[in-house]
Amino acid sequence: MNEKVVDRSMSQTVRAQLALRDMVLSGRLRAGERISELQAVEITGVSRTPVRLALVRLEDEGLLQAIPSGGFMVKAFSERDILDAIELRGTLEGLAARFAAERGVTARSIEPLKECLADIDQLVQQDPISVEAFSAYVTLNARFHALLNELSGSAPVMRQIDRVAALPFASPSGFVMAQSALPEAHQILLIAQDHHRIVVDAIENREGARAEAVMREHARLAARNLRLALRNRTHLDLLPALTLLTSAADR
Amino acid sequence: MNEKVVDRSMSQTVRAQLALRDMVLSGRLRAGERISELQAVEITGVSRTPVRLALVRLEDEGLLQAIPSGGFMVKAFSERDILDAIELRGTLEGLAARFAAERGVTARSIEPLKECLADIDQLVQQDPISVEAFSAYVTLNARFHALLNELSGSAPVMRQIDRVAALPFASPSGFVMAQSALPEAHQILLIAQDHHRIVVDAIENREGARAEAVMREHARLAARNLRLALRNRTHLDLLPALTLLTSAADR
DNA sequence: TCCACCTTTCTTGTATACAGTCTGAACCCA
DNA sequence: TGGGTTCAGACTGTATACAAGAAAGGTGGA
Repeated sequence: MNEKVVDRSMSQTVRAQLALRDMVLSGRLRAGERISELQAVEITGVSRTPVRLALVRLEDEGLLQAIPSGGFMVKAFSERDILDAIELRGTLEGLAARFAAERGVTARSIEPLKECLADIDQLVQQDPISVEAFSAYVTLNARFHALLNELSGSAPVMRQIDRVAALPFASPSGFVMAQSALPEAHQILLIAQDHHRIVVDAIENREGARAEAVMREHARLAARNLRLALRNRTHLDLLPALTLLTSAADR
Repeated sequence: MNEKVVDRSMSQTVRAQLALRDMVLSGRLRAGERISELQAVEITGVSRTPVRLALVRLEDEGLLQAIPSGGFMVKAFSERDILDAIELRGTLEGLAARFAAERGVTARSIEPLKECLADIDQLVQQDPISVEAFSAYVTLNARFHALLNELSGSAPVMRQIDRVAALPFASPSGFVMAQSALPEAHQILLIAQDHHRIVVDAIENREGARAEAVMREHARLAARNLRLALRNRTHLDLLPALTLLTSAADR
C-alpha cells in the first residue's frame, strides 16, 4: 500500500496499463489466462474505470483478447503468428522506404538517418563486439527504423507500423545476445547494417523498388534470426516476449 | 452495417459508438471539430462511462484524434492520406494473397472464393450494367476481399487489414456510381474483375509473387479511380467519407 | 441416483458524484 | 492603457454504487 504513493505525474489509466502490460510480458500472467476487471483492480490498485480503459487499450495493442462471455484473456501467439508479424512489419517498412524514395527527400531531412547509420557503423565495426555494444545497437537500430518510417511522410503508414511494432516480438531489435552466441550474432548484424546502408542509398537515389525490396529482405533476416533464437534460446531479451507463445502443453 | 433501430440488444457503448460514427461520416461533425465527452453524452443520450469508451474506440478506428489538452477532435485527412491508405491496404492484401498462395490452399478452402468470383462475373457481364448491379457488386466485392484475406490463414495480417479497412475511404468498394458515370465505371469494374480472376489463378498455382503483384495493382486501380472521383464527384457513396477531407478553407 | 430448477454469487454494464486541473476572462494596479 | 493576477466555469480523471445477466452449485423431486 505504501507503493501507492508513486509517481503522481502519470494518470491512473496509464499506470494501470503499464502495470498490466508488464505483468503480461514478464509472464506473471500466462498466455491464455483469463483476467477479470476486478482481478486487474487488485493487481493495479486503481479503480474499475481506469482499469477498464487500460484493458481496452491493451486489447488494442494486441496483448489481450476480449472474451465473448466478458472479460479478457492474455493473447496466445503461435510461432507462425510471430513470424507473420515480423514479415508484416517488413512489408510495411518496405512501403515506408518506397514512399521515402519516391516522394523525394531533401538532403536535410535524410541527414539524421545518415548520422544514425554512421553511429551504428562505429558499433558494428568493433571486432570482437562487446555485449554492451549490442545493447547500444538495439537502441540505435530502433532509432534508425523510426527515422526511416518518418521519412515516408505518410501518417497512415506510420500509424500502421506503430501498431505492429507494439507487439514486442515484431520489432527487429532483438539483438541482446548471450556471450556464446556473439560471433554468430555479429555476422547477422553486419548483414543488417548492409541492409541499412543500401536502403539509405536507394532512398537518396530515388530507387523506390530497391528500397522496398531491401527492407523486406531485412525482415526476412530478422525472421531467420528469430527462428534460430527460438531453437537455441540465445536471444536474452526475447525471453520475456516468448512468454506470449502458446506452450505445447496449452494445446 | 447496423440499422438505426433503437435496439435493446445493443449495449449502450456500441450504440454510442454507432451514433457518433454516423455523425462523423455524415458530416454533422465536421473534420477538425472538437468534441467533448459531455457533448457526446448529449448527442447519444447515454452516460459518460460508455460514451468515453466509444470515443476511445473511435480514436482507435482512426476517425477521432485525442487532443493533448483533453477531449477529441474529428480527424482530418488530406487527399494524400486517403491515397496512402488505399495503397497501404493494397500492400497488406498483397501480402495476404502471397501467404495464401505460398502456404498452399486446399481445393475445398478456395471454393467459396471461386464461387464469389463467378457471382461477380455474372453481374459484370451485363451490358449495359445497371445501377443496382453496381450496388450488388459493392457487396460481393467486399465479400471477395474478405474471403481472400481469410485465405491467408494469418491472424496478424487479417487483423491489420481490418484496421485499415475501418477507414471508409480505404475500402476498394466505392463503386456506386451516378448514372452518367456508369460506362466509364463499368470499364474499371471489368479490369478489377480481371485482377480478381488473376489472383485466384495465382493462388491456385502457388505463384505467390504474382498474386501479390496483382493485388497491389488492384489497389493502384482503386487509387486512380478515387482520384478521378475526387475530381468529378461521380462516386455517390464516397460522398459521406469525403466529409473527412480537410477542406481548403481549413488550412 | 439422476435430472431439473432455483438460488446465490460473481462479473460486467451503466450511471453519477466528487475532485483536480486547465482555460479564459475580468478586474485591479502600475 | 497594458499587463498580471485571481476567480469562475467547464471539463476530464477517478471512484463507487447499483442493477442486470450469467454461471455454478446445491437441493428437492421423480
